[in-house]
Amino acid sequence: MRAGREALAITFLAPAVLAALEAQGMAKLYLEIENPLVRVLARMEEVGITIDRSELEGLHERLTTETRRLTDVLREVVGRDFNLNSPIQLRQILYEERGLSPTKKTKTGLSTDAATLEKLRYEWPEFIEPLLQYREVEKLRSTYAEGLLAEVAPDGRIHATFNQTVARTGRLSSDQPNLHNIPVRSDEGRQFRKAFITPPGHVLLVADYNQIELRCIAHLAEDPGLVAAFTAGEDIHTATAARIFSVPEEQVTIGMRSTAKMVSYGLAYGMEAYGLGQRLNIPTEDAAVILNAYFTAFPNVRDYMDGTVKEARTRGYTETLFGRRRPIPELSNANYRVRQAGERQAMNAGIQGLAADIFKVALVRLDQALEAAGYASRIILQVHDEVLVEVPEAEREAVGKLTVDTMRHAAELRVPLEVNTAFGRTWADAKT
DNA sequence: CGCGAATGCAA
DNA sequence: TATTGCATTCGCG
Repeated sequence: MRAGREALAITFLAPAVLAALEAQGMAKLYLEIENPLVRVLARMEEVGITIDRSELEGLHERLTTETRRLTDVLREVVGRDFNLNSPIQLRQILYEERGLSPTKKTKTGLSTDAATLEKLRYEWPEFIEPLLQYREVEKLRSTYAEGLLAEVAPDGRIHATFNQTVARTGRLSSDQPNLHNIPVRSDEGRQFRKAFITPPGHVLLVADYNQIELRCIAHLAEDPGLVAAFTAGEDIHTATAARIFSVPEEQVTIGMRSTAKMVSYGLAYGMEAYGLGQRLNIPTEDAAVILNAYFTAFPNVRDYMDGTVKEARTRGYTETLFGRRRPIPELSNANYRVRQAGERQAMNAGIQGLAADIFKVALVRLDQALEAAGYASRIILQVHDEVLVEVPEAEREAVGKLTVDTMRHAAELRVPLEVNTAFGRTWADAKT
């Protein structure tokens, strides 16, 4: 057991503490979820995950060569030496010397982030395009190639720390290293998942909840349209797009589906028309039309959001279905912006928090079920809605079924919980 | 060396 | 003016 774990542990609560929690209706949360989870996390940390060091070293070498090449290209274009990693120096080159006009500001000046550069791309492509490439490659090189190599223990495995009391919504967090943000979206980044492997005779089981946060919204809002779509097992983004744009599902285009997806996810974060417009790169007015269409199609969702904020304002905190409370003092702050941020936090807490609670129940029960059945399979990682299990070949089929079954029934909502699984020798191979 | 800011990776 | 995290880098004090 890692140092600090026992201090952090909330197991063995003093009777007085338990009585206080009971009075607040929170004893169940601690006794059935948080206390047993302490042991699950300790075991995950102890077991760790096997790393193919040479795979990481190969990536490091390739990325180092590429950053050097791009550095040369960029210095050649500008005609002098400068620090590519300094936003201040980049700002000077792009906006003072070249005279470009960015669409976004930071707290201290003009922004040079990727979204901003993307919009300026064709005004100075010979500089901005290699710069965007440099940013991507340098991120992978420094954070993932160098960062992960530095964390490989003498046993050839990475033993991250999983924090139970950091995220304010009830999620777990991971550090040293953070295994919750290993790249997957870009082809280059995804290569890092090839370095996460299993010992001989074992296979990696990856099981993830399908759309769990949206299912939580459907349940909490009791929205007939959303509940019906999930119950029917439809592709939720296509179904949503059909309702937003008032077309039959067969006529939903890729773009419409993509917009619907953006709206659905933005909802859980309290996004407004301005934010949607920014992300879709369309006028705020057009984004407002889309948002209104969404709330017309799924009216209970808006009611749920409004009700959640109102309740949180009265009580000073939000509470998940399982009794997890999050104080939100920002709701009574004198500053309008701070209050608005508090409202978004209130809207998000019940949704992200419920999903986190369900996942924690699944982790505890899966760990107990594996132990009770005498399996050698071990939970080695969780990533918010996904669990990785290291499975001896002989247990493959049985543990796959047990995992799906446990996750599906961790909670009974108004909509079914669906779980996807995949097996592989590496994390990259186990694509669900 | 510590810290805030900027940036970017994930769910 | 979209939530929750963590790591890296720069640049200041």
